[in-house]
Amino acid sequence: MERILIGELWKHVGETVSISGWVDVRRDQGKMVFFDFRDRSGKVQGVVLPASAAIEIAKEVRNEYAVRVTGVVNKRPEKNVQTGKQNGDIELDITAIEILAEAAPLPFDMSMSGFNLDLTTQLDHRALALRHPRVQAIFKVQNVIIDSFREYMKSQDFFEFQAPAITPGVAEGGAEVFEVNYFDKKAYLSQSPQLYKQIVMTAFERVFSVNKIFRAEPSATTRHLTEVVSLDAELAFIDTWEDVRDMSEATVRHILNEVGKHCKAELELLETTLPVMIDKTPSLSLTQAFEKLGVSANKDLTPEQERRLCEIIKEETGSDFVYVYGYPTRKKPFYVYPNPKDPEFNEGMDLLCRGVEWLSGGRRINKYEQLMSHVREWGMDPNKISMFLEAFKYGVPPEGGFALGAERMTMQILELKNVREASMFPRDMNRIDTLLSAEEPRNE
RNA sequence: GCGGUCGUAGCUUAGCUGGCCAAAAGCGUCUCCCUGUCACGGAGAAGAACGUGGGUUCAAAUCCCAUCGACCGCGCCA
Repeated sequence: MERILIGELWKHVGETVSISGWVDVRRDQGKMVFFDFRDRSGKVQGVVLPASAAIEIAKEVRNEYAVRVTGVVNKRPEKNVQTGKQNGDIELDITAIEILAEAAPLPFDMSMSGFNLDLTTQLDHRALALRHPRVQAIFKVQNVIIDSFREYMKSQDFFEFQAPAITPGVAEGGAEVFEVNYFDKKAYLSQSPQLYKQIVMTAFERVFSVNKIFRAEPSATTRHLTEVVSLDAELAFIDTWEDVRDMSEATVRHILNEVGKHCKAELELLETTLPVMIDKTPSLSLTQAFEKLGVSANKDLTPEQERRLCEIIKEETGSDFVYVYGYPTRKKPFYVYPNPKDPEFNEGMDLLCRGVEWLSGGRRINKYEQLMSHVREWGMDPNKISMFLEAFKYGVPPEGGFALGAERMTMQILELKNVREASMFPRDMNRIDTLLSAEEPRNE
């Protein structure tokens, strides 16, 4: 008999059907046994009555067994209807259960309310934890975030490209990188597609990429990973840095709208609401930000100040978001565009929300000569980034771009306490899945 | 990396101003009972050298030191 998805069962009331899935919960009443079955489309209750041919096997089946179940889809009697629950008005009157695979006793409670684990326990048993609706909800939202970023970029005529993960050097300096053995040379895992995306932009005008980046920062915080998905964009023919900001704002707005549209159930399950993005997100220069905070100016906001600034902006404007722009030129990478009126400060920007940086970007230097002088001032060797520099020799218009961290955005949208929750297989200073360290078989 | 907190059954935790702890509870597991449950319910059982090593003491889960690990904060961070 053809498999029917649990989510489609309501269309088959009165029919004998076959479903396949996992045993979500077993409730043994003695003479009769109730089950909740789960597949990718949802859950449904099944009942094995005393007279059913399946009663013997029903006694053996345990939670998380993979099973194929045959039965009649029945309307539930009025008094047994569970309102507000998927398939709460129907149940499967089971005639046969086939065990497809048994499950060992579970290492932790998988029930909705009992799922209260140390993150460490959850990550050590990632395969099982991924079956839990709360965990699945996180990654469904992350899917929508990444999809909608891509969608919006394409709708704005951005061209997607693949940035390399193995890079020959550390053009930007600053962040720590992972070194890899590259035949007889040293190479590094990419900490950013930045230089590549600017190169590609010089040819395609508007480009974006969705790719992994790697950082060897010894950062043990709730918001740092060593391997993250970076959502990157770069666009040419801008007039001012505000054009970059507006594009990034529209992108984030689209992502939030899509999450709101497609993830209602997930947001409800995770007991969170989307941050508010008002018609025009407030922008403050770093100097103004320090004034608003009533503290003396510094090179950057501390995490505490970021949180406070977000609170103040929320109170004043209702916006959960705030742009901060105009950082000290020398504290940022060489390619960031200095404000022509005040070259001590640049036209780089960060978007903060709920106390954490979501996005950073800004206008870049597009004139070759200016880039060259920055490269020298920053103490870099022009020969080592000549491929990048050459791209700016041949008529590159004013341009800029931005980048978002997918995990951090997922964490912040869902108000998760730790970014590791927003990464399926998080990498941090200590965790690298040593439980999966056997040599992998070769793919053909 | 620095600072703080923590490490007790498969999971989540209580105990931690030393003796009443050869360690307790809830969930899970196993056995038995239960015809309408939906986190089913009821009765019982098994399950822990209290992270590891050393020390203090008549006596250590409890105090001290070291070590490993975790969590949080800071720093660092396109």
